[in-house]
Amino acid sequence: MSRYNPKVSEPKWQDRWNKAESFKAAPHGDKPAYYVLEMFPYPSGKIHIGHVRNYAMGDVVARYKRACGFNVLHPMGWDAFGMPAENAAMQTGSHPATWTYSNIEAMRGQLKRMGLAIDWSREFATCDVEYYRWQQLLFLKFWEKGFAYRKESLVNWDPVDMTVLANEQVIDGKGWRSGAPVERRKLSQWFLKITDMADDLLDALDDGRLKGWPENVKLMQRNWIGKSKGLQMKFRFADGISAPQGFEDGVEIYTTRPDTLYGASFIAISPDHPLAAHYAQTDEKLAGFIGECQKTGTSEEAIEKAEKRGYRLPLDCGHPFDDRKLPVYVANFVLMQYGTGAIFGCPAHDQRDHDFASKYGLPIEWAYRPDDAEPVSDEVANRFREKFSISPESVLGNPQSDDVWFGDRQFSVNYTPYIPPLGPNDYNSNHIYRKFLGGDDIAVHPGDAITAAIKKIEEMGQGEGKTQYRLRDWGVSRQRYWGCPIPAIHCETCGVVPVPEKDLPVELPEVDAEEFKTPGNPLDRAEGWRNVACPKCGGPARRETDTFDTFIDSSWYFARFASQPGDAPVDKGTVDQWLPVNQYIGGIEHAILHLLYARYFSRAMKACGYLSVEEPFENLFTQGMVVHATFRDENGAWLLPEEVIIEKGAARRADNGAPVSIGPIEKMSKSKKNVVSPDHIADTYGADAARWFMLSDSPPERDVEWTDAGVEGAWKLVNRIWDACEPAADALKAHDFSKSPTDIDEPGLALRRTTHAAIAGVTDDIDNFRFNKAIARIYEFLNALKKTPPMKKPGGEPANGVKAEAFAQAEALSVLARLIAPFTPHLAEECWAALGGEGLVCDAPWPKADPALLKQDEVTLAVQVNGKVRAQLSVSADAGKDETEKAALSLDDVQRHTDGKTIRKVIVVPGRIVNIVAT
RNA sequence: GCGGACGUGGUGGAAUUGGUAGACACAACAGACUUAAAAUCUGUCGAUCGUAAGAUCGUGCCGGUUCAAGUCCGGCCGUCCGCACCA
Repeated sequence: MSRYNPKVSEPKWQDRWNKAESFKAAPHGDKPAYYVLEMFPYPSGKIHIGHVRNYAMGDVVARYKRACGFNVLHPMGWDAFGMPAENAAMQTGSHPATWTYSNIEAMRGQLKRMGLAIDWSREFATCDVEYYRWQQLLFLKFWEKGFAYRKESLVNWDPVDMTVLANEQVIDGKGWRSGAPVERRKLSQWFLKITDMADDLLDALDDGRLKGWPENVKLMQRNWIGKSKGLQMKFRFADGISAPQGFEDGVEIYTTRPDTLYGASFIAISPDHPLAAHYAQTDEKLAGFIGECQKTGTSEEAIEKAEKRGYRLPLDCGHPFDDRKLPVYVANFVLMQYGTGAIFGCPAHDQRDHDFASKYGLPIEWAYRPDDAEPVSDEVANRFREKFSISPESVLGNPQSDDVWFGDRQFSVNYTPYIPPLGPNDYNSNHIYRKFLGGDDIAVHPGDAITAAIKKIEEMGQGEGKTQYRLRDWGVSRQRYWGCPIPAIHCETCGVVPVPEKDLPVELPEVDAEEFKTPGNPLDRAEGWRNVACPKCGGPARRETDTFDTFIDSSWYFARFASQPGDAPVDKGTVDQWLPVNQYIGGIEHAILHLLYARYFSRAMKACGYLSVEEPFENLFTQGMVVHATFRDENGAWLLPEEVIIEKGAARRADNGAPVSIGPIEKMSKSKKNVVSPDHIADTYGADAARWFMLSDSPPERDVEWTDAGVEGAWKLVNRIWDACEPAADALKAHDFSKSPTDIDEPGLALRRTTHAAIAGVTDDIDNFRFNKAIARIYEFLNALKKTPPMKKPGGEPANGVKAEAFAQAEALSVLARLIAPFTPHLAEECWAALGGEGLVCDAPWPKADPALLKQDEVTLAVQVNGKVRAQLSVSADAGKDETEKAALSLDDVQRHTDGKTIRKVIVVPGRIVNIVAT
């Protein structure tokens, strides 16, 4: 008996697949197309086991779909532009291109060792000129269509990376890569008008276009887009106020709660508001205040600690409905980026406004004042108390007014917009919701009050209903070298001019590696490249030195994988045949940024006639991470798992035996060194064992902890499968399986049933992305297979010339080889070949379960007495209720438990259970 | 604060969507083989009581619906994730 040797087998089969071009996506023929894609990697240096998990999942899908008769596209490439390459250049002095391409080289080799069914002929890196030149063309088209524009804007400036960050790249007020606190600066930037598509991006989440996406991702995108309906209105200045020039109209605010207008007590504008800037010119104290506000971090912590602070402007606004005067403040909590950068404060209905009003002694008035309120009944009051957990001691009713209040939190019944209402009959709505806006406008529900308020303001000509989005336009300028140059030229006379299409690509200039040691953008200093003639007037001009955000690179790569013509970004006919991606797989960390941008890009490309789909990813799967314990030596230095030996729960260094402390289990990261190299695993156990382990046990969407024991278990399985196939091989080869037996004996039939149940189960599990369960089923199948007597050389001659048991066993092994093929492809090929299978197993059709063999003749039911299982009952699968009931009642165990009792009821659920109710 | 997900043996996790809780695997323990170890194979493996047959309890906690609840409903507790001075 020979031992399975992955070191020999794996390269051998990879070579065969390669020579046969097994995984090259065919030009479209009669087979249906299936496009499976994993988010392409950033070439950071080395593949780690987390990548392996990601790509193994895609590979299962790719191989499975291929076996099912699809023409599968499963490509791979590199998201190759970005900061780390420049950081490496800074530290090591090697050029970003050199660094990137050598990483790609190394990582490609590592991926190939994993035996992935990838069409490598389509591979590219986003830093290839042949890719980014078409990205530049796309941008020109977008610009032409008005999707791209330039504007002066406050930007998030990362002082360490010396670049602008998109809002999405600022996490807790810090740069997503550098971790440095972000500053605010004003710069002229390129933007893509993603907000124009906000409605469609939002609608598609709900109208079924993304039914193949996980709910949590859709929810995150929904929140991110943040659509809200409200009122945009002007608060005119009060009589006697002389408005500054240019601001005569008053202060424009946005609110989603116009129903609280009666409670308005002040106006607050953002420190970044033009009106604030106007006064700051002449008011040094204000200028100082604004400066301080801008310094305040935007981190969670800073926000929580930050006091509500305001600076009183010499301005008052008039209330639209009565003669109140509202003071105007510059307030540190008002954001310029949202709405109009100004609000009205309603302290009675908003905690934040309340804080502010309390501090500055501003009036606090309820927006809903019941002129005709009656005290609510005790019963209603009790319902409210119960519903909102308000302590019973809380006062009901307010002696000073007829208003009705609850508890020390000063909730009022009139506060209902923030309290979900009870049923319509729980209270007298007329006294909960007061007359609103006077006259005949009786607002019964908060929604009606909002509508009424908007109507009123519109009639008064002071504003209009408006929808706001939290989503802002996508700033795509980056002041970096290692990115796709933005194809624009700045001319002194013509302004910003697009680079003519014929002059594309705008290639990155050669820059000495030493240049990267100077902070800032090397492109700014590349005089020869930067200074050009204006394409319009021929006068002196300079190139745009910003490069694109790398999220642009990853927003259309999937289309380029599908179609790579030499004269266009994509060929529409070809790309339409493949898109949308049928199955996209990647990490949850891309739930918002990448996936939203790619959705936007598809829409923009569609508008420019490049594609026909607006949703690029039909089904999305977000897989969990691979996590691992962390290790540190006595000096606190991180250690690689390979450098540590664990015995009886204690860890020590492999080289000198010094003690090692075991830290928490965390996401694998380079800095904490808790990474596992797939090379090391492939050397010891083979790629198949690594793939198998990554897919077993944990559900794919959940995190999985890498353990040595786990991969050893997988390695054992590889050998168990080989041990099942190899000894049977010779015997099976000698047998004629072209005929199936007409009569089959019981052991043979039992095995066939098991085999076909395994086919049905594994197929269903793969279809539903339950790889861990598919693997459990393969184990069950293998265990059952091993329990049947080992194959003997075919002897004895049944009537039709085929020995039944041999047939069943041959079928089982042949099925086994095909079922494991998506998971452990090399082992599957080796088994397939040993068993005398035709061609390569990766070309073999997926086995089909025979429905006749899935049907059970006899089923075992649990028999309960009063809900407790007391006996097992075997009945034929089509036994009637009466028959089953009778059989159940006659069981000894049942009689024992019903003895002396009266049988009240018998519930029979055919195929499931019998429950006898006896008292 | 707002929104969402989840809570099952020593561990990772199953449970046909209301029908035998703990599939499958890891770890552990015992046995076989071996001079020995490794590998392999066989068995045990939720808790308590019992020699056993068996009984009782058991899916974060409390309560409810049902012949039947891990699953459904109400209320707590806890963990994780997303968003957040968003007006």
